[in-house]
Amino acid sequence: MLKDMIEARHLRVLRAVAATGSFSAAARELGCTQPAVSQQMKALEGAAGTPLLIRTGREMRLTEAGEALVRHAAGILAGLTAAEEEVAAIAGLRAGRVRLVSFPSGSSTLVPTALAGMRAAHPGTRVSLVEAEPPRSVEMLRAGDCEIAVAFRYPQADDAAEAGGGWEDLVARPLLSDRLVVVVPREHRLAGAGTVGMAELAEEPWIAGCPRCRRHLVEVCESEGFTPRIDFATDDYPAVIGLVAAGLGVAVLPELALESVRAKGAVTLEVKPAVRREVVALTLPDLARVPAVAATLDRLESAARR
Amino acid sequence: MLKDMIEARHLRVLRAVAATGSFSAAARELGCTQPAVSQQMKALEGAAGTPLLIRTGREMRLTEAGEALVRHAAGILAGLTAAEEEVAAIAGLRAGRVRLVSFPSGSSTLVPTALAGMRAAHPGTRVSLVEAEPPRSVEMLRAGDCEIAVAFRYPQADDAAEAGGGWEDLVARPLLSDRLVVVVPREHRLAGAGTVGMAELAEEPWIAGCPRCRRHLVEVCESEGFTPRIDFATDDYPAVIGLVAAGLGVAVLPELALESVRAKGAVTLEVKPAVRREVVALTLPDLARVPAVAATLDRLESAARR
DNA sequence: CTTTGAGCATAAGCGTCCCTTGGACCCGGA
DNA sequence: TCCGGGTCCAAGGGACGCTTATGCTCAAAG
Repeated sequence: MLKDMIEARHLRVLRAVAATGSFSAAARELGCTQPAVSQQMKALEGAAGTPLLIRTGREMRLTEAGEALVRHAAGILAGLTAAEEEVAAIAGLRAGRVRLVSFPSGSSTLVPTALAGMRAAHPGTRVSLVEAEPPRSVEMLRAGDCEIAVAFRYPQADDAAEAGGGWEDLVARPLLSDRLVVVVPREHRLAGAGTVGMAELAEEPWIAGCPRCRRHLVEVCESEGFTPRIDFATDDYPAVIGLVAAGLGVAVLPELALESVRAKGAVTLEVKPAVRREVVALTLPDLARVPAVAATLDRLESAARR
Repeated sequence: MLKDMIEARHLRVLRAVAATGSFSAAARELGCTQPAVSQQMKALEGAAGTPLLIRTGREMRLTEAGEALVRHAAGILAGLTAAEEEVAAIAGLRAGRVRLVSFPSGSSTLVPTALAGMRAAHPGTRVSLVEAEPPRSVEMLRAGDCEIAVAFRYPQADDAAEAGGGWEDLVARPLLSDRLVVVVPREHRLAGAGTVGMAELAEEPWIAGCPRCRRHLVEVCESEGFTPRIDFATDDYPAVIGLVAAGLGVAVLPELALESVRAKGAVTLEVKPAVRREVVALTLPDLARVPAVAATLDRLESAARR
């Protein structure tokens, strides 16, 4: 079927024979025995349909067809080694591109340190970053628009989330477990409580975050027996803090988001029944075995451990 | 040893997979079964050291390394098919160069018709012609300066010739057996004899041809019991005829040489104990299997049969 | 002239690779 | 729920390729 095709091995042997002028010398150069070279050339001549070599006792010359093949072999083998080199560079972390998508509060903390580590350890690799919230980032991952998606999920209430954008078929590397905290104005009646139950805030006006966070907030509150009154919704965390500090309401934020935001005029309270969100790095099973992707995942994991 | 090398087969399969987007479709295109494609790709990924494909349920995408390989594969496979095409053209007589060396009286009769036949039957081939006498032409053949040497030998007296430039290791295609005739002036005492013995011309002045012919003439005469007195020697056959016609001597010429020379003022006599020379086409054993060379040899043989 | 070394071809043996067959699993659509 | 397309896995068999061993030719050296 696919036989009688000229293979790269044939050209390598032919080139060695043409360069050395003898089967034995070519065999030494190739690291094999002389009959192996002899058989390869016989096979190649069979595929070519015409002699390629002139065995004239003394020296080994090329026929016209042989010269044509050697001439082409130079370019073909050069292209082949270039291809091998490029692939080896990607496999050896001397090259490679990783497109990373992260949600905002992840990209401002975890991702920068991971990216810096990658740049330092593997200068040839290039990791790019785009921000997107989880539902969208998983879509991008599946569509081939990125290699890694840093996302989060709420372990307890994933009924709706799993249905819409479940990622059972993805590789999920857990990075850290992010605790949610309540933020209230400094003058709030509970500002000195330290810990608080969600139900105690049933009557407060709320300031919500991104759509997923907002949905989760509603779910948690309803499980506590009340429906939060949400006056504002923004995924800009400094803005949330500002609104809280201005006394316009209370909010619940992931601790991770507070690491890079100065909570001026607001205080944080621990939530009584601890509410957490899991931050994971997602990728496709095949991509997890790509060296640059795996290295980036490792760096993300290290960065998550502080 | 030589393993782990990327082979052309791998690239062919990879290209088919990338083009069709599925292993099964690629298998259909390649004319093999799907597991064969699957194994080839697994082997290629093993050699590459990194995944090349992303199997995401529905569609089959390429990783960065996969794209790099496909990109190189285009050029590599194009070069390979170009090489196969060029070799196939030579093997199929649509191309090919044959350098032919012939002695003068051969090139004026046999060779032109053979070359004309080659050009008519195989327009892509190019047969070039250079003239050289046998000792030199065989040297050129051995040195790789030509593919075919049209030469002649004297069957009976080859003791000296065989020692110097014997061609037992060459392929000798017999073309024709050329009878030698004696040429005498029209006014010569034997002009009407029709046939003549060499000994009858013992006292005549002789006009010899090329060095080999001259040497052969001396050998034949000495086997007849006399040493010829050679007054002139030239390998220009019309000149020989002219000298004979002018009554300056007698000569012995191959019949073939007289085909293209008008024997004005001279008559030809058959030699009593027939003396012949064998005209053969010589080539190297490997070259005899080159289609263009074999075709040229066939044409020469046909031309020799008239 | 004999000898010796180098080089190529061939044959036999054997390991490996590769392709095929058959079956299982997964998924999306009727 | 069934069915069809697609992939992977396992097993079998056939072909390929390399190696060892042997014979041959040729050229240079003794």
